[in-house]
Amino acid sequence: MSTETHEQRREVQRDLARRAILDATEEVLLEVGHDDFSIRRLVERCGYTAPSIYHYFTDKDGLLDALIDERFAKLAAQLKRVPRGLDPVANIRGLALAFVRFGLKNPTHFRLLFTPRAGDETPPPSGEEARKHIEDTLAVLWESGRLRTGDPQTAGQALSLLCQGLVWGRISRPDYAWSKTLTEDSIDALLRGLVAPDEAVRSEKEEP
Amino acid sequence: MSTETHEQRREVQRDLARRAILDATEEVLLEVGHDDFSIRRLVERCGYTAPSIYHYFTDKDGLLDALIDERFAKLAAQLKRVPRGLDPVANIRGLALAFVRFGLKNPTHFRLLFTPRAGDETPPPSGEEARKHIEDTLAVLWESGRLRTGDPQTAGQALSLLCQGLVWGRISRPDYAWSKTLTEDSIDALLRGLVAPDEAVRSEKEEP
DNA sequence: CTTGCCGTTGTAACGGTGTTAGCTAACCTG
DNA sequence: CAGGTTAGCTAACACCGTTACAACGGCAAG
Repeated sequence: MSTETHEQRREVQRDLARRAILDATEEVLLEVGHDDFSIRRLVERCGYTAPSIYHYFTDKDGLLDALIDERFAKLAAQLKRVPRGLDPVANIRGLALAFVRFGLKNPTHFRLLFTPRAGDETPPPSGEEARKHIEDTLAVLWESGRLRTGDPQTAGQALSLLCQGLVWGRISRPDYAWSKTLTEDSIDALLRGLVAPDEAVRSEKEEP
Repeated sequence: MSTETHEQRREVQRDLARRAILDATEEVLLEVGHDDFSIRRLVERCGYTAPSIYHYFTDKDGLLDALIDERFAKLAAQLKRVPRGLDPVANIRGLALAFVRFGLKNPTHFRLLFTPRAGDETPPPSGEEARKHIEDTLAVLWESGRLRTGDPQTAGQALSLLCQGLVWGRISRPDYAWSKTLTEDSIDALLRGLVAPDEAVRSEKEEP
């Protein structure tokens, strides 16, 4: 019993240290930006010394991976908070808009999440969670038979890559003369091209 | 007169050295990849020593900028070589497909061209050239009154950001289960949503 | 209480990076 | 031939990620 409490306390201490390091990582990251982040800068912020970082995380990449996972979870939560209505098209439209909004609001996090790091091929579990939520929303539309692509995956990939492009372009060149209505217009256009008009809507238009 | 030939020859020599360095840069870049490229690796390839590189280029970024400019020119040339037909929609479709094809065929170059480097806000002149060619092609469509966006810029930005997303996704995760028809389907969908059907086409369909 | 183990932390160092100071040698101009 | 400009080098600086190794700490067993 006493050994259990001891090991438990040890684990709590460990989590506390990891938490402090991760928080400091995020602080420094937001201050100096994605490119100028370094372990040296981190340690002079969080009090620990460099080898301690490596005692709690395997790598610099491992450290960033942990933070990325947390951030993906935050993104997934934000997407799940988007209200769902009856219209499946409006639902994925809302999701796409929320995704772009997240990226534009947290550019540093977005860069961290979607910059492919060399040798790191597998996305974190929280990333899959966010993707799955989008795919599920899209599946409803697919089952209604209104998707014009051969499979729902194609539509989902097209939409998510468009959204990634939308964010990438605007955070990598914030001063460019981007169209004010770019996000809505492009998402709407893609959706217009992806889904066939609903029967009800069509009959409304044809016989008013 | 003799001073002119001297200075000319000096300039030629200078260009020759820059050429050799740039070629070696490209070689090393293609060999070890975008992330592991370093000046040390470059100099052990091209024969020059590190300070000589800085004698011909301001920075590591300056060196890469020069190469990027050349590569953008190559991209622009490749886009201009795309045959133009009578249908303006087919023309920009061809351009978009060519762009994606270029990216997928030269992933290292693409990463170099479109990875935003910190502090580098202005795109190289050759990049503007490529973009202008796309905008011009799109302008034809705009003048025909078939674009559904408020201005041609919005459509152009949407299309180019979709294409960037298409390439980014696939080169950053080559092993993912991408849809085989993703490129064509997404570009076609976006175009379907961006342009209104032509009068001629519509009358053909309505009264056969 | 002492001994020993294990997790935690720190010091010092290694190999690598981009970059610069400063020297030498060559060259054309005067 | 003297003098300035250019090209090239050696050596070094400051920083990076990472690790070998020693020292400190608390807890369990003897």
